[in-house]
Amino acid sequence: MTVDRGTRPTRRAVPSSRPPGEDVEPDVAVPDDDTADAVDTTGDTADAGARPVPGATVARLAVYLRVLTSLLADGRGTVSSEELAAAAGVNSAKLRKDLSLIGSSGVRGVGYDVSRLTAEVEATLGLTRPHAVALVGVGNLGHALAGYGGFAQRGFPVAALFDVDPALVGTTIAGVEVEPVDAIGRVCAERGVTIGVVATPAAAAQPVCDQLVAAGVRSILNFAPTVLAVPAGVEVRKVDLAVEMQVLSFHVAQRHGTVPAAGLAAPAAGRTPREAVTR
Amino acid sequence: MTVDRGTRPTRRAVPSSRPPGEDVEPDVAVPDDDTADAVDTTGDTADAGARPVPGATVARLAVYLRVLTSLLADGRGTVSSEELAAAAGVNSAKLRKDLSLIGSSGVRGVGYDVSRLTAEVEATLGLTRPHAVALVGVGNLGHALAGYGGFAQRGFPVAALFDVDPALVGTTIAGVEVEPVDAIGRVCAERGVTIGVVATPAAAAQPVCDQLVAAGVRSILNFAPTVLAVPAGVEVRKVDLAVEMQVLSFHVAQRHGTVPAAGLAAPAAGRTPREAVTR
DNA sequence: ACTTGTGAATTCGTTCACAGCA
DNA sequence: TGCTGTGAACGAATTCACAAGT
Repeated sequence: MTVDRGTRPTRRAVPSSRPPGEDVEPDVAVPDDDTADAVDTTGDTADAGARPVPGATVARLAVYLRVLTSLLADGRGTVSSEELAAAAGVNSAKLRKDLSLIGSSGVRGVGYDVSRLTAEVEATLGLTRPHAVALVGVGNLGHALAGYGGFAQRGFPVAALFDVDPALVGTTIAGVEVEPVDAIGRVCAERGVTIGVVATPAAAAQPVCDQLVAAGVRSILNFAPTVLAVPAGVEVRKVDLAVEMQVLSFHVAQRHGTVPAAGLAAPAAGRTPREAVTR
Repeated sequence: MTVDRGTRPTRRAVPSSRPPGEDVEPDVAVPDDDTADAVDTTGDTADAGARPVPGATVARLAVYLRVLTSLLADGRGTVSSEELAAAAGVNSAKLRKDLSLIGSSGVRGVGYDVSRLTAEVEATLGLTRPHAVALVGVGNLGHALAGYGGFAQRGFPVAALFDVDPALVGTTIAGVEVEPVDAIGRVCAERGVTIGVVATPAAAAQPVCDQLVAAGVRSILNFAPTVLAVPAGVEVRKVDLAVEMQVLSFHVAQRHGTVPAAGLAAPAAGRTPREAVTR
């Protein structure tokens, strides 16, 4: 994933002097680059015979896990790579290669044991224990994220909330009190926060990020429309709604004219379920 | 693989029998795979001499655009590939290659003309005209998205809102009335919606997607934790918070022990500005 | 007969490094 | 001299295709 570790954009090279307006919310934004750099699972850590897991694979493991969880709930005992791949929207060869990378082992002629594989994937993703999350910026989006219960349910308890707005500090969201951003260092250390979520306006993102890093946070999910500069060793994932929308815009532009505009002429006609894609 | 609709894991193969609770919100989730397939800008359409622009490049163009907009606001006349690249968090060679792909032309020894380049990127991304957006699912996240003003400001006016909940239908959010999902077909056609945003729970995502496609929508941004099956020609971008969090979890797990846990020992110490992507 | 695991081939994307032009 | 544009080298990720288990 190329999350460009070091390349710090001169920090203020681009004065975020965005035009005024209510730009007080992150562009929300979606992902950017997915591909993660191959992380070396090897060596030092007491892990068994793990090998470097490509970043792209890690992202897919999370998708497989979702499907596996559903299968497990259904009481399914085994799955073939073909079925699992279809449900996850990938090609089966890729899925098998991904699973072989995490040392997982299926049974030829049979498939994978659902519960065992689920456990293996969870272990690989480090989901065997919860990760305390700190969410900075309780504005429009941040509030929605904080209120989203699934967060905690999935092993990512929101342990702290921060915001600069004095009007918000002190209020409680989903049982967690909003604290001032200056408290990031102290609070994160106290509560053992390992993942930080930045949902502030662009201008505030870098300073907030710096504080999180100073507090020892090494993994950050950035919803602000900015490229965060972080020291090596800190992982940043970006979710940029503006980028996503613009990529879609590009595709709309590509087929301008290809589709009868009035979206009525032979639209989804027969439907070409592409891959099988379950669910 | 035209595995026709049939191969679909029984549609309900994975009964979203998720634990109860307020699972009425999408996993939010973040991006998944970025790389979009290289789109062929060539041929039929009256476009000039456009060439196939790699999907990865398209995503980055959106990032460049953000930086360019800032520079423009600052009154900057030109930028070098080096500076622009640094601000966008990429390597300059990549940036130049990206720009050369869209036929853009800088001036050797000088750099790129900011306003001209901005216009070129916008044109490539199809941002010269607004794209009406339909947002389905006005729950926690959906509501936040609908309320986010930047949407319209950036050329993506929210032209319609939908939800199944009778309690929400009829209400108005940011000036737009929420309508029942059954109205998707009619309303989207009427208002010329070209981009659909799915922010429903997983279980409702596929049916909603089907309706959007039937209404002629060819570009969808999916926030629901599901792989959507769509006919060829329809572009789906996924934003999956669960995946993002789990990828970060993986990285946290990677360095378990590498970092003194207590996040206090030599944390961000000196910050490693480091230009060359050390890696 | 069926399905995994994986080397080899292939495709895609990034980075290098330098020629070419202002 | 400075910086773009790009061929060529490189590296990563995907897909193929088949040997190997059960």
